[in-house]
Parts: sequence; C-alpha cells; structure tokens
Amino acid sequence: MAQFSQEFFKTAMTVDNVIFGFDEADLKVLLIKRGTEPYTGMWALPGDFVYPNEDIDAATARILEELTGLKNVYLEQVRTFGAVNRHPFGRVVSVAYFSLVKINRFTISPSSFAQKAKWHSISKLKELAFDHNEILNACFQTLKQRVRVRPIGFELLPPKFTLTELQHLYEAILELNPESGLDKRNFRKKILSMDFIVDLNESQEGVAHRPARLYEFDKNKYEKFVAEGFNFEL
Amino acid sequence: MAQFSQEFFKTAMTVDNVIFGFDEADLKVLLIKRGTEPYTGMWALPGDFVYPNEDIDAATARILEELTGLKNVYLEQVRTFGAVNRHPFGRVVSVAYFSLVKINRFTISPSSFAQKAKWHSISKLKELAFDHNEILNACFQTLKQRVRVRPIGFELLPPKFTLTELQHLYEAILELNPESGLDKRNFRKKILSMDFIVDLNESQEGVAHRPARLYEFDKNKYEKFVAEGFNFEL
DNA sequence: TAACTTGATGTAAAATTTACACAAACTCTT
DNA sequence: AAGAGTTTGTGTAAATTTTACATCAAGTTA
Repeated sequence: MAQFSQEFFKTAMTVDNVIFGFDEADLKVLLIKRGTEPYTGMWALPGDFVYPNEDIDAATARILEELTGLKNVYLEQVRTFGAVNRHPFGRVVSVAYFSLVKINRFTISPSSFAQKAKWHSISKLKELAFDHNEILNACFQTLKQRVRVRPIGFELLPPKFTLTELQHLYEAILELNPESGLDKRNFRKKILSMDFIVDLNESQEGVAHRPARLYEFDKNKYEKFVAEGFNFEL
Repeated sequence: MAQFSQEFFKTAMTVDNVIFGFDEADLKVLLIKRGTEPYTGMWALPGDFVYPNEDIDAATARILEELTGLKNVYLEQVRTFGAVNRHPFGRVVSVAYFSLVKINRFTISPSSFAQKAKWHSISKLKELAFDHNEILNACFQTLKQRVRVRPIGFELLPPKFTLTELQHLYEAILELNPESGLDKRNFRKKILSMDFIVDLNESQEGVAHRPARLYEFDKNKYEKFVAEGFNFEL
C-alpha cells in the first residue's frame, strides 16, 4: 500500500447532475451553456467543484438549488468518472447524480452561475463538454432501470396527474415507440391495483374532450405497503 | 460556479474493493488487517490511494491483483463515499467496487501490502475500519440485485459446477434460509431452460453419494442470446 | 346536433409460476 | 455382497399472471 502522503491530496472533486424533467410527451434534461474555460460556449451538465467542507451529496443539492431554487428534490448518485485525462486542467474526478424535478414548478434561476440554461429533449442531444455525453447516458440508463422498480416517476409529474400522463411518462423513459408501447387497459389495471395511487374524484378542466380523472401518489401508503413486503414493479 | 482554482485540488482519492468469494455454502468477503495508521490492527476492505496517473478502475484492478494475483476479474463500481470526516487525516474520497473471484483458484499473496488477509463470512462481520461496514453493505445490496438480472454468479464458481452448487450460491447471496429457499425442481427447470448453461456429460467423482452432473456457463452463447433480445432473470 | 377527441372499462386465452414426492446412483459399513 | 446412508434427478396439475383486444362515454367545437 502506498505510504500516507500529501502527494495524494492533489485531486479536485466535482459533481455533475443530470436533471430530468417531463414535459407533455418528452423526457428532457436541463443543460447549461458554459461561460468559462474549458469548453466555453458548449452545452454541459450543471456541476461544480465540491467544497473542502462539503459532503458530495450536499454539493449536488447546492447546485440544483442554485439553478432551480428547488430543495428536497429526488437525487440519486449514479457513478464516478475519473479517467486521468477527462479534464484538461488537471485531475478532476466527477461524481454523477441524476435528479427528478417537476418541470413546471419553477423557473430557471437567472442569478445562476450558468450563462444560460435550457431544457433539451433527451432524444435530440448534441455533443456536450467533457465526458458529459457518457455521464448523461449512464444516468439515463440508471433511470430506466430504477423507474421500473421504484415509484419515482411521480417526481416528474405534478401532484395531481391523469393515468394517460403517467403512461406517457413511462413510455418516454423506457423509450417505447407509440405502438410497441404499453397497452392502455393493462397499464391501468396494474397501476390501479396499487392502492397507493389514489383516485381524487376530480377531473381535468378545460380540455376539448372527455376530461380524465385525477390521481395522486400517496407516499405514506406506499411505504406502509413496502413495510408489509410489497415490491413495486412495473 | 466556483472559479477554477488550485484550492480545489486538495482531495485524495482511494478505492475500496469488496472481494466476494463463495466457499461451500457461504458467501465470503476478503478483508485485510490494517498495518498502518489510522485504525491499525482493525479489519478493513482492501483498498489504496489512486495514483496521479492511474484511472480509478485500474487502481481497483491493481490492488486486486496485488492481493490475489488475479487479472481479468469481474469488477463493478458501486458508489462513492465522500463524507467530509470519513477519514481522520484529511479529505479522502473513496470509490467502492465489488469483485467476484473463484475462491479456490488462488492463494492470498504473502508479498502483499496487507499485514494479513482473510476470508470472512458475510453473515459474521465485526466492526471494520473507517466507514467500511457501510461500504461493504452497499456492495452486498448491489450484488444481491445484480445477481438476479445478470449471469454473474458463475464468476464465483469453478468452471465446472453442479446445479446444487449453483442453487446454494444463489441462496447464499439472496440470503434465503434453507426452507423459504428455492424449490429444487423449479430452479433446475429455469436454469436448464437457459441454453447457455451446458451439460458437460461429466459427473462428480469421489463423493459418497450419487454423483451430480457437471455444467458450465457458455458466455459466448449467452451473449448471442442477449443480442437476440434475451433477458436473464432468475 | 353532429363530428371530433380522448377516457374508461372486461374477458378469454396463453404463458408462467408454484407446489409437491419418489426412484436412481453412488459410497460406506458390516 | 447386502443393506444403510446420502444426494441426485425428474413431471404434472393447479393457481396465478400476463397478454390481446373493441366499444361506449363524456366532454368540446363547428
């Protein structure tokens, strides 16, 4: 084993956060336009250095709050990227996270460090700064897996949602094309068999067709079922 | 965003590796007895600093090879632990990996950095150095999930194995007690329906009972099936 | 009031999962 | 060499889950 030595204390840590949002029928990612070297002017994941006295999770929550104003957001660590030459200015190791936000519940903070920030459809991404394409992709794959086995999709929807919205969300995340998509009746059967998705006895208003019923995700009920051995699976 | 500054280049990176092995009926972890400060004399995960010009994956492979002599081992990154005070000597961020080895295919290297290394049953672990209990636990949970959905259990078995051995392996990893365990006939039915687990037409020798047939995992066949859309699931 | 759009709903067939018990093959002991 | 001891290997029926599929209902707009 290497001797304990100051020689090893020369790495910089960053976090990069893949912020997912869902808008109508599209899964989106919030990217910033870089205002500083390197990769100035390119789109990149929002991220920052981890401060010396800051936990890594906290750094991620911090940049998310700076950018969106949101606290208590769903956040999950995915993987750490530390290839020797991934950053042109030195050894910079980045811990990747993804987070799930309700896209219409906030406006991107203008006072933010980002020169410019914008939602991008996941299906139309260009080349990003650093190894951010790779990071984004790893986070997307993890989201795909998680969403089938944990009830986290709701984090992307408004508190009251219709079953069609929920279905479209899953189809977007799982990249199911319209017709190999999920069967409407079977989807609803499965969802409604989960008693923590509760019918609010309210309807949509102002739509030019039969209004859909509204539902909400009851987290407390969900946790109670889990404690009794229930296992979410889509 | 913080200005780019040398102030951030003061972190040390380590890797810690949860090396799993399977012996008879028990899932085990290879731990070392620490010979240096801090936590001298305590059991810990094998790990080391990441060198300035070394990729993180490579550092993990290096310490694994130093300790076991093995190359080309199954290795998976799990999560990064970076709580501010996790290391008493400074900011040390650790990337956790697990690896799967065939426990009888090597002897622990005496020329290793470890004062002493020993296999420990996963079910009887004491207190470990640093946050290594937490790390070990995270890796074990990840293994539990992975093993149901990827054919990695074979990495822990000799190249030729019996179906009973395979079943015991799964029971150990999934922590199924003998009788809520897997049904023998159903387990074999499922395994044998996967055509990449091939009957070698050989039998055990020297056992004091009916000898079992030997099988092997055919990775090429498996990958062919995957390419055709097959999805492993136990 | 007719046309348009999306919402809501049930059933039968197919596939998968579960539960379960006994004869076969080998070694060891006497 | 016969019997005891131990683990291997195998099939079927019932229960459950998954799949495929079409029509009427409830609103708005022209």
